[in-house]
Parts: sequence; C-alpha cells; structure tokens
Amino acid sequence: MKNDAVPAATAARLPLYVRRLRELARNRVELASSRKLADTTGLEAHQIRKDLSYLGTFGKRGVGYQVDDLLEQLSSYLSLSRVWRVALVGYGRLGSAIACHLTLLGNSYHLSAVFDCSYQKIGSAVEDLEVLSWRQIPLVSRQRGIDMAILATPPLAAQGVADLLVEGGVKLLLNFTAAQIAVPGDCTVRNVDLSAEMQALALQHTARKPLRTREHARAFAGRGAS
Amino acid sequence: MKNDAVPAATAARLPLYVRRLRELARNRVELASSRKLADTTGLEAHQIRKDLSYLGTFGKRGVGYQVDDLLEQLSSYLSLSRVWRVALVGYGRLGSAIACHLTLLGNSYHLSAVFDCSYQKIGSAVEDLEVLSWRQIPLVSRQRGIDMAILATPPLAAQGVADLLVEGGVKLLLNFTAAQIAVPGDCTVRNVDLSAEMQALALQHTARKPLRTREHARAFAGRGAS
DNA sequence: GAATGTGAAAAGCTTCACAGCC
DNA sequence: GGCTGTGAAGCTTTTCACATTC
Repeated sequence: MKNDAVPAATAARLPLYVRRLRELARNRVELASSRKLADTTGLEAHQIRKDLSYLGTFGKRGVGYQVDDLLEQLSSYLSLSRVWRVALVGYGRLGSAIACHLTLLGNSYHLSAVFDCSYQKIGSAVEDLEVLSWRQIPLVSRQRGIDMAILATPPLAAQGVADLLVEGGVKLLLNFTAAQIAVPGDCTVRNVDLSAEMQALALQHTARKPLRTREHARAFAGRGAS
Repeated sequence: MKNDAVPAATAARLPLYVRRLRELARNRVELASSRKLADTTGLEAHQIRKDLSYLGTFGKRGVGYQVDDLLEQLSSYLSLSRVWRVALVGYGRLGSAIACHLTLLGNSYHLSAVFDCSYQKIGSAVEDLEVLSWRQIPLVSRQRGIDMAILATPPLAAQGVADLLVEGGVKLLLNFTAAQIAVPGDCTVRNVDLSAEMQALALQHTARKPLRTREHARAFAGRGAS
C-alpha cells in the first residue's frame, strides 16, 4: 500500500469494484484485466487502473490482477474484514427492505438493533432481534456498541432520532429520509435521496439545455451508468 | 434562462434545492438567501449562487431569492411540470417501499404499471393498479407509454427485465439491483447501490489513509452531507 | 448594509500516452 | 502482443473576491 491520499471520487468507486470482484471470485475466475473489470462495471479501463494505483500496485504487467488478491486488498481498505454493528431506525417498508439487503451484504454489516415508534411493531421479531422503542435508542446504542445507524423514519422524526443516536455514541448515520440532519462535528451523515435519483434520471433525457459532460451517459450517472 | 451548458455536478444538486424550496414554500416562507439555502442543504452559499447562475439570474441583489419563483424555475428545468409515467418491476420489500415513496413525491411521477414474476403477487392490487406478469412488460409498457422504469428485482432477473423494458420502448432505467445492466445507446441506466452507500459511509470514519478532499465531510458525501 | 452574480484562481478528476514488464 | 502503472495534459468543479444592485 502506498501512503498518498485517495481521491474521494476513487473511494466512491471501490465498493463497485468489490462487488464485481466478488462475482468473479464466486465464478472461480482467478485473473481479471482492467479491461474486463471495465466491461463489467461500465467504466473505462484506464480509470480502473488509475484508481487501483492510488491504493498500491496489485497487478502483474502483461497479465492482469489476481482476483482474490485484489479483493482482499480492497476489502482491507474498506474495512470489510471487521464487523460494523448497524442499528436500523424505522421498520416500515423501506426499513425492512434495507434490513433484508443488509443480510445479503456479507458479514461486514451486522444488524444489531431495530427501533420503531409504533406500538404495533415494538416487541415483534426481526430475525433474532426484537423491535425496540425509540426511547431506548441512547441506552441500547451504547450497550451494543452501534457503529452506524440507518435512518428510515418519516422525515419529521429524523432529527429527533438522530439526536438520540448521537447521544448513544453513534457517529455514522445513513439518512434515507427527506430531512436535513444536523449533527456534531465528529459525526457524519450520508444522505440517500430516492427522489433525487428519479429527477436526475429524468433530466438525462430531457436535457433541452445540454449537460456539460465528457461523455453523455457516463459522468452524470453518478455511481456508474451505461 | 441562459443558453450555456449546465455542469453535471450542478444538475445533480438541483433536486435537493427543489426539495428544500418546497419545504420553505410549505412554511409560507417567501424569500430565501443563498446563505439560508446553504444552511438547510449543508452546502455553501457561494456554491448555491454559482449553481443557480448557470440557469439564469433569479435573485435580487441585497434581497435574496423569491421562493416560489425560484421553485418554478427549477421545476421547469427539471421537467417537474410534466408527468413521468413510471413502471415498477419487482414488488418485493424494496419495490413496495419505492412505490410508497413515489406517491409522496408530488405529481410529477405517476406509477403506471407494476410487474412481478411471483404468482402470489400477480393479480393483487397496488393502489388502483393490478400487479402484472413480467411477460406483459413489452406490451403494457408500450400501451401505457412508460417513460421510466424502476428495477427492484433479484439481481439475476435484472438484465432480462431490462431487455423487455427496452423492447417496450422504455428509455430510462433506475436500477436498484446489484446487477450491471447493458442497454442500447439511446437508453440510460442509473444505478442506486445501497451497499455502496454503507461502505462509503464506513470508509469515512476509518480513513486511516486520509481522503483527499477540500473539506472532510462535504465533498465525499456525494449528494450532500453535514 | 446586505445579498447576488461572475470572472478568475485553485483544486480535483479524468484521459491520454507511453514506459516498463510479463 | 498484452497489460499494468503513472506522469502529464486537459477538463470539470469548487472556491474566492469583488463589482454590482437593492
């Protein structure tokens, strides 16, 4: 590994590389060229080479990258070998969909607590967990050592929930609600906005006014398009 | 409105502005400064001014922006006044969550068809729609003039479904599956990757190796963080 | 005084081209 | 011949500073 900084744009693509490499590994593919990775990700080969070069030199010239080796390097960089204890707040449709996704995501993310405010849901079981009241967020977050929380509540509840999570020592929040969340400086919020994705997609074909991009479909598509 | 191109990065932020402006309008706020918008979006005032300046000059110096006026301008740019007919493919947890979100999203996006492959779901009702078999995708897409489709199927089914949608004349695909989708050149796929968001968030606090960004939390957070 | 709008500078990212290695 | 790794070039985006308007 090198000692330089990794550009944020590169870091944002690494999860996609991991995903594709896992597929290759599952299919017993041992070797992958940057070209091959480019084809399966919708990116360009030189971009992939450049991205990987920020983390180190993993490939063999004239040959390509050893899939399992590269996978291990990226996993290590993304801290996928450790377990992240995740709390889910809001067990509605979206919340339950995310919980389901989580379990499909490998061993790195462990659903360690589920909170809701509805008395119909509190007490019910999600896998081996019991849905708890939002009132217990600070205490339980601390007890279970929650590392990150997923906000999937109605927008109006989001800030209050975030405050309780912060009180419970949670530093990383993934916000699926429409609300803007304020947190102390040592915490991080990452927003996922479903409606924005929709609008951005729509814009792509409207584009009465040209979008200034290198290649039309590519750069604008955020996290990889084809 | 001006006649220059709008940077892709700017275009990607417009949906967020619309969201916040709508909140302000709902609260009967008539005037907003770039500073105020910055506070509610987690961005910087000069960025907002710059972004808006690509679309035209909507503000009054020394005063600020008229909320309803600005909202109308942005809505017009994002084609939010027309109706986009949306098809949902895959009515599982995620699919139903998205369908629910759609209805909360204003009048611009109309859920016009729902497809699934499970015989338990086919025939059941979603609002005023009947869940149809995936076999009917090409025909029904054409009949109902579907503009965009949401893919929320298992990954292995995604490419097949995408092919059927393309056959039905659908040009815009929002892909929530883990699969990489290939489409003809006149179609656009936009990928939304829940697990990548997770990993990206985790990376933010690991960061043993510094991320090269202007301001730590900001640029890396993709679509707005705090 | 307060706020916008915008050139220009600075920073960041992608693409290119090619040296180096298998 | 095929493929990686990387400096350098080119392009995009952000930030700054300030003239301009209310």
